[in-house]
Amino acid sequence: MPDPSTLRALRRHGDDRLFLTGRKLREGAELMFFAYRAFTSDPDRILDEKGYGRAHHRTLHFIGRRPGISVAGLLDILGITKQSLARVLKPLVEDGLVDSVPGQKDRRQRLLTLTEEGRAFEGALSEAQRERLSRAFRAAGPEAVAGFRDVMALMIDEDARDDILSMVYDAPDAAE
Amino acid sequence: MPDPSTLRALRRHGDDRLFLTGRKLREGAELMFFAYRAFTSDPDRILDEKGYGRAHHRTLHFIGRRPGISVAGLLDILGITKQSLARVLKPLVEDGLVDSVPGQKDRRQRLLTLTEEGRAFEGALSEAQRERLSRAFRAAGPEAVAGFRDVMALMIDEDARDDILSMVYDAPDAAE
DNA sequence: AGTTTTATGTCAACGGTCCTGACATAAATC
DNA sequence: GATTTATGTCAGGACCGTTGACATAAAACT
Repeated sequence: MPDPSTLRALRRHGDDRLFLTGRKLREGAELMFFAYRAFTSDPDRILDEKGYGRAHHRTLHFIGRRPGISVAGLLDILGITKQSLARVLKPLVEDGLVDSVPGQKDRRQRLLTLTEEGRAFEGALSEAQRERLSRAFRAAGPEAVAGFRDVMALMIDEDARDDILSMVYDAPDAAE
Repeated sequence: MPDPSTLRALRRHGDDRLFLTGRKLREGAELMFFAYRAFTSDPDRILDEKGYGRAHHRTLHFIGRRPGISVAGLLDILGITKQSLARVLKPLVEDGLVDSVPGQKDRRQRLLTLTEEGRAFEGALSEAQRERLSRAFRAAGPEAVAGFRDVMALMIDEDARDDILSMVYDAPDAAE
């Protein structure tokens, strides 16, 4: 533990150990804002051309991640109402990007998968985002990425964290 | 450099050195989504009660950060059209949260500052967010926070990065 | 002095994304 | 047979962004 005079010196020089000041927190909040805006800007452009929005991207993404997911499962992940999802999902099915088939065990369910075309479009959307993330990760280095991952995970509500993280990390991982 | 068999072992065990795989990038993208959703959830609740939205929060935040900022300056930071800003800014001025005074040098400009009430409200909004950030930072530790900061900064478009970062880091910092 | 540019405000119309409330259907379950 | 569950859909509304067009006042230019 640094003694008081060391602390004062650190404060003057902005040492890493002082990372919980109001100032650092404000900087963190602003970085969240600007980074997220940049992060969503690439796919937004592609989506615009096709007349879709961010919600379509998220829907395609999580169906791609969990092929055969039910509508209820998707609602859980997205955290929206079924009416909101319907307006997004219906065009995707009609446009042939998503397949919706009744479940075999429970025929009330509609199990969702991407069509070939859906996979291709989702791939194009994610491509831009992965590009950006990849550039940032490469430039920052592995340790920074580990830190990024930790902070992001800890930002999630503690109640929901385990569920979300197990979903994020324990994936079918078909693309590798 | 690890030899091929070590690489295989690392892949199996998810070592830090492999941080640019498609899988890690997908995980990063999903963390961005879930963390940002959590990040905005707290102020959203407070704003709802007052009949405001996220846009009002951002507006109050950046006026608070740059007292005396012009409308054009604010538009630059927010990246929206003046019509969009007007719909947000007008109620804030009418409700007495923001002061709008003509510039002395250039009387066409409207220079914006938070009123006492505006500062209080903005403080309450940021409080929840700072709380969340603070918890995450404390639990993650200083090195993780440094990594988080690096990755977030590198996510921003290279053209805009310097401008944005100088705005984020070089602040009046009145609150300390 | 007169023209042009700049900073701002405002009206109208529209699109995307979310919401709540209400109702309908089919299938599973009790 | 009654109830619960999974899903779909209609109606209406809120917020937040857009574009286009026009207006005003002040600054800057020729």
